[in-house]
Amino acid sequence: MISKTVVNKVPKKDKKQALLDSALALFVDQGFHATSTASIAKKAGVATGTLFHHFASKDALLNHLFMAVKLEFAEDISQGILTRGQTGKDLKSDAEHLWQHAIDWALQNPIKQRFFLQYSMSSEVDATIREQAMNSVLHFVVVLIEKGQQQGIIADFPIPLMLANCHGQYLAAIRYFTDHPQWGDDVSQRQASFELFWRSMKVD
Amino acid sequence: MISKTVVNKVPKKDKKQALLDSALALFVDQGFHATSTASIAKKAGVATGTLFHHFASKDALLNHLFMAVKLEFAEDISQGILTRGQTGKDLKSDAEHLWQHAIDWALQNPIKQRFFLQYSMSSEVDATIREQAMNSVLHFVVVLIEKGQQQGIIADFPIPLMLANCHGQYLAAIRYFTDHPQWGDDVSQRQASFELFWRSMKVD
Amino acid sequence: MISKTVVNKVPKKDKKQALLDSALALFVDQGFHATSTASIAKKAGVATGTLFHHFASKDALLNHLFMAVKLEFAEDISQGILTRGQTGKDLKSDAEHLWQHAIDWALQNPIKQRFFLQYSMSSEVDATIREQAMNSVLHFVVVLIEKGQQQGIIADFPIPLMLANCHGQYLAAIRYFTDHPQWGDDVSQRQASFELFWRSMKVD
Amino acid sequence: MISKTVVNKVPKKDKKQALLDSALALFVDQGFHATSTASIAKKAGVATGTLFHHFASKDALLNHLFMAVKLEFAEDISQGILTRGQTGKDLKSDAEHLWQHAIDWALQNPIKQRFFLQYSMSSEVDATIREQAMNSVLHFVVVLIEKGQQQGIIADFPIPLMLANCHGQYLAAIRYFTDHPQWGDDVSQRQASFELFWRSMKVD
DNA sequence: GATGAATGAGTCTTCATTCAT
DNA sequence: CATGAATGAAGACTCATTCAT
Repeated sequence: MISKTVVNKVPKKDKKQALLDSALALFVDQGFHATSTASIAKKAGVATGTLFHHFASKDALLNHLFMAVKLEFAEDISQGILTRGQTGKDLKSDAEHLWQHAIDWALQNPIKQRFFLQYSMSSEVDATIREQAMNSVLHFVVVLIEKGQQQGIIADFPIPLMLANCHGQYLAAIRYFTDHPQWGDDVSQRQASFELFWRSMKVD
Repeated sequence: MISKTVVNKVPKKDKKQALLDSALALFVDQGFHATSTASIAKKAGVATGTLFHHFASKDALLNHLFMAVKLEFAEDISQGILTRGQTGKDLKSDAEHLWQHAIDWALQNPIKQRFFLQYSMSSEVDATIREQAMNSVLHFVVVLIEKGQQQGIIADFPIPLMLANCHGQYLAAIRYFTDHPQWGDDVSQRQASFELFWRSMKVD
Repeated sequence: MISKTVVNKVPKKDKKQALLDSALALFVDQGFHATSTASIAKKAGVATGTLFHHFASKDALLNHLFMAVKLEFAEDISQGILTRGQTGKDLKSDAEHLWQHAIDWALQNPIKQRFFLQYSMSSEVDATIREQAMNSVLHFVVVLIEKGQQQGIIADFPIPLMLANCHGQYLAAIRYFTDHPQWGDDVSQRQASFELFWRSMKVD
Repeated sequence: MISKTVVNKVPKKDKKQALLDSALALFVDQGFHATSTASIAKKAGVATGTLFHHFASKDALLNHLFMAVKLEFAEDISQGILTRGQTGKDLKSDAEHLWQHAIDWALQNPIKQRFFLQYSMSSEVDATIREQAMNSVLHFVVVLIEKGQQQGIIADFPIPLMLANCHGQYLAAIRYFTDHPQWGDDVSQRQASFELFWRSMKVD
């Protein structure tokens, strides 16, 4: 009786998290529409109704998932920035750290990375959610660009345009490295990918 | 009775084209899965069964459409290249023409442009079709890059990486200009978008 | 091949009618909500999808059914009026014919009668449909009351009130006779039911 | 800790009554099947499980509610009879009092009145409960009719038939007055509704 | 008594596809 | 070639009810 409480105790939030995990895997694997709510529940080891107890709808689940993954990414990146020493001294080196860290994250979280690729521009995710998530993530880049422009290191193009361009180059890079996994560890290729990015931003 | 045949006669291929047109509009507007074959047929003014006379399945229709739009784009771009005078003299000016022409096409074909954005990376289109279409379009760019590298004008990074990067920047640009239509006619912004692209490619 | 056409020929509208028939029986037997669309289709011998090919929704099916039954009733009653000889001479006898005919119809169409009882006031049927149907049926009664009031035979109360009262008495009568089937053929009871009705309407 | 018990103490039966109140409002508003037990609990401010502590099932709740409302009505009517002076002297005046009082009750308790209209004949309420409730209420009427027949004032038709007829007329009247609220205070209409009823019952 | 997370059978409805005409 | 009624498997979502706390 005493131990029963201990033994059967299931960590709270476990089911909700299990649902999110299953959904992530299945959405990436089969796409949103091809994944049934029943299959998500089954993979998570819960009843179909449980999904709808935690999320109002299949769409709500996707939106929630999207936000969660984006935040996780943002947190990881911001940790990386903080743990470095006196940042701001050498902007290019800061930028490179950011870039490589972001790509590392993608390579180390291949499912989440594919999730980004598939849903970052998909209309299946709510436009507002997408924008919100995007801003939270791209904030680092805005800060970096503004600082660089003040220092005369980064070209003086409109920030929104540069931001869009950064995002596009980042998506292209992670797609490239996941399509060709063997090159993800190739220092020269990794270096090249950053160079392409940096050249477009820096002043001549 | 006699005239009826004449009057009602619909030019051949009209129905097939009507189906493609309707499908394009609806797929862009509502997404692939949210668009029923019935609604496509209705918008095209034909019976539901007719769609399956012309296309083996809904998927086949999407693939066909994808290929058709990509080819149309490729053709338009290649026309643009041919109609220019002695190309090859000034590589940067060639590249700029290509870039601006490609963006113009997107701005002048907004539905098709959105179609690109939504389906270029979607798993709903067959991977082989996608790749095939991609190559046909990007071929111009390969040619350009190779020539530039030989001339020592374009940086000597691996071509597949540069290609992926180009594609990413292009998608970012057309998304930017369609999200902010008022800037599509702004020469300085258009110029800036090319500059970003060109800097990343050229040697320092 | 020749006979095939004849043999396999299924009368058009058969499936739609079969669905209506099945729905009538099941709705009366189990109630609207307790009847699944699947069971209706099954009883009608068609696929589940077929129901939705003919009716936009389960609700639409109920509304359609309600209207159809009401019209059938109205038509039967109006036939009864027309086939009688010089009507209008003796108003009381006209009224009695109408009353007994209406009760006969209910006794001879027990399922449809129960359908009336259950759905005439149910909120499951669209309010507009209900009113529309009601008016078409009660029109005879309005005509009768107005004529009677002009002749000084029928009491001069507000017509809508009298109409509501008639309807209430009719529903009570058919419920009474179907709850006690053995009295439906009892002339004195049938006579009594009319007398109750007529006394309330006539002038003293 | 001590005061907590006192402060939070909710008067017993409060929750049960709250559930009945919420159920009444929702059943009338949305119908029985369209009302979820969860919504009843929510409106009552209790947990979903609590409903099932007080009522064995959703059906049991409806039956309980039906009986309670009917009894409340019966009690109110019987109070009205008792508080009048020497009843029985003038039967018609007694009947009119009964009739007007019953209609007043309906007008003053619109939700309960709608509840009657919707569930008095609905198969969702247990047939036995319905009959039981009906008898308890109509008992006054039986007494009245029998007395009237003995006195030769009321027509000598079978009592069950007259009862059913009374009920039908009553339902019609309250529906009429709630559909047209402005006439509920119109003395002549109220008088007319009684006259219709009384004429059908009295001897010529 | 009270709670509310969990259940899973059951519901309506959609839709790509077929085929007799 | 064209039609559109028919199909039936599959899907998202609901909800009365249970039970561990």
